Amino acid sequence: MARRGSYAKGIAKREEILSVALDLVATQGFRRTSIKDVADAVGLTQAGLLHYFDSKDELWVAILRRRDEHDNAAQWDAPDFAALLAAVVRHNAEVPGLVQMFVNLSAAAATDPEHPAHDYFRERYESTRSRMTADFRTMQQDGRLRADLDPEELASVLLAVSDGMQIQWLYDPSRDMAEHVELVTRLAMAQATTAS
Amino acid sequence: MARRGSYAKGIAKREEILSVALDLVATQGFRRTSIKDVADAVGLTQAGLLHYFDSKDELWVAILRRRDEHDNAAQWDAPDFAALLAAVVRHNAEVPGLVQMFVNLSAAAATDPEHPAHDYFRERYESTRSRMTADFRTMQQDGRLRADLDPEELASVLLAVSDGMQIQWLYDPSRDMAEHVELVTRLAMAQATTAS
DNA sequence: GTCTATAATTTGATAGAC
DNA sequence: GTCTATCAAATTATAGAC
Repeated sequence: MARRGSYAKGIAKREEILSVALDLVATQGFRRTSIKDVADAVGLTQAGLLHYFDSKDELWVAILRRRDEHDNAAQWDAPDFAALLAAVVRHNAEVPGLVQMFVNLSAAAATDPEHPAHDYFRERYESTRSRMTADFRTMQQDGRLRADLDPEELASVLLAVSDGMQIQWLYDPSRDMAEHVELVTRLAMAQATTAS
Repeated sequence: MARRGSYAKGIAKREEILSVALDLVATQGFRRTSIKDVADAVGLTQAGLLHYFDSKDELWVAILRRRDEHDNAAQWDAPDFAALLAAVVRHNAEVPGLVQMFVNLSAAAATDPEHPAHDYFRERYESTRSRMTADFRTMQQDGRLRADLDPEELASVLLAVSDGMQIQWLYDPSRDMAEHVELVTRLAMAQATTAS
C-alpha cells in the first residue's frame, strides 16, 4: 500500500533532513550552517529542501520541537525531579548541535517578537516553568523541598542556571553543566546538608 | 590647544556613536539595528561611521567594554558581594539595549571562535568567575558563606543565573532578574534561614 | 574626518517546469 | 517531490576623492 505518491517517503526525508541538519550544526557551527549546506548534505537543492520547511528558521524550530518530544517521551531513570533535570542537562552535552541551536535561537528570538521562534520559546519557558512549579509545590508538601522558597522563583532559577551554563559550556566545554544544576537543586532540598 | 586635527572631537564622536547605538538597539531591537541606522542617527554615512570602528561587531563589543568599565568604576553601595551582584543585575533592567546586545552577542560568539567578540566573552567569563571565586573563598573563611560549597562552582552558577534570567526577562519583562539572583545568593549564605 | 560609489558576496525565498 | 532560474536584498566593507 502507499506505493507511489509515497507519503511515507516524504516523512522519512523530513526526518533525515532534521538529523542531518543537527549534525551539520554540531560540526561546523550554527551560524556557519546555511540552508544550502543542509540541502547539499541530504542530496537536495536549496529550493528542494524548502519544499519541506517554509523557511530556514522553521527548520531550526522543527529540530527543537522534535527534541522536546523525544525528551518528554524518554524514560530518564530519575528518582526525583532534581535528578531528572540533571539527567536532561547531562544529556545535552552529548548533543552540541542542539545546544548551539537553542542558545542562538533563544537569543535571537528573544529580541525580536517577529522571529519565527519567538512564540515557541515564550510558550516553552512558560509551560516548563509552570510544570516545574507544580512539582515543587508537591515536594514542599512532602517536606522534600525547603518550605521557605517560592516554587515559581525556584523554577525560573533552575531554567536560568541550565540556560546560562550552556553558554559557559560552549566557551569552555570542561565545565560540567549538570553538576552546576545539581548544586542548586541540592541547596533547594530540605535539610540540605550536602554531600560533596 | 588641539584646535584642528581635533583629536578631542574624534573621541567625543566615538562616545556619541556608542550611546546612540545603544539607544537604537533598545528601541528597535538588536537584530533590527544595522550599522547604517546608527550612522543615520548620528548624522554620518555608513562609511563615515566605519571610520571609527573596524566593523559592525567591533562597534558592539566596544559598547560592551564601555559598560564593563563603567560597572567596574561605579560605587554600588553594596554591603556584601551578594548585594553587589544583585545591584548590577537590577541596574541592567534599566538598560535593555545592553541586555539585548549581551544576550545576542554572547550566543553568537559562543558558537563561532572566529567571531570578533569570542575572545572578549571567553576572557570575561574567566576573569569574573575567578574574581568571584576569590571573594567566595574569603567569605567562607569569614563564615559568611556555606563551607560545603565549591567556590568556583558557585561563581559559575551565579553567572549562569544572571545570564539565564536575562533571557527569561526579555521574553517576559515582569520577571525580576535581581530577585532571582538574590534567591541563590541567599541559599548560599551561611545559616541561610531566609527572610522572605 | 567624512563622503561617494561600488564591490562583493552570501543567502534566503519564489515561480514555474519536469 | 525536486530542480532551474532568478530575485530580492540587504548589508557590510573597501577604494579613493574632497
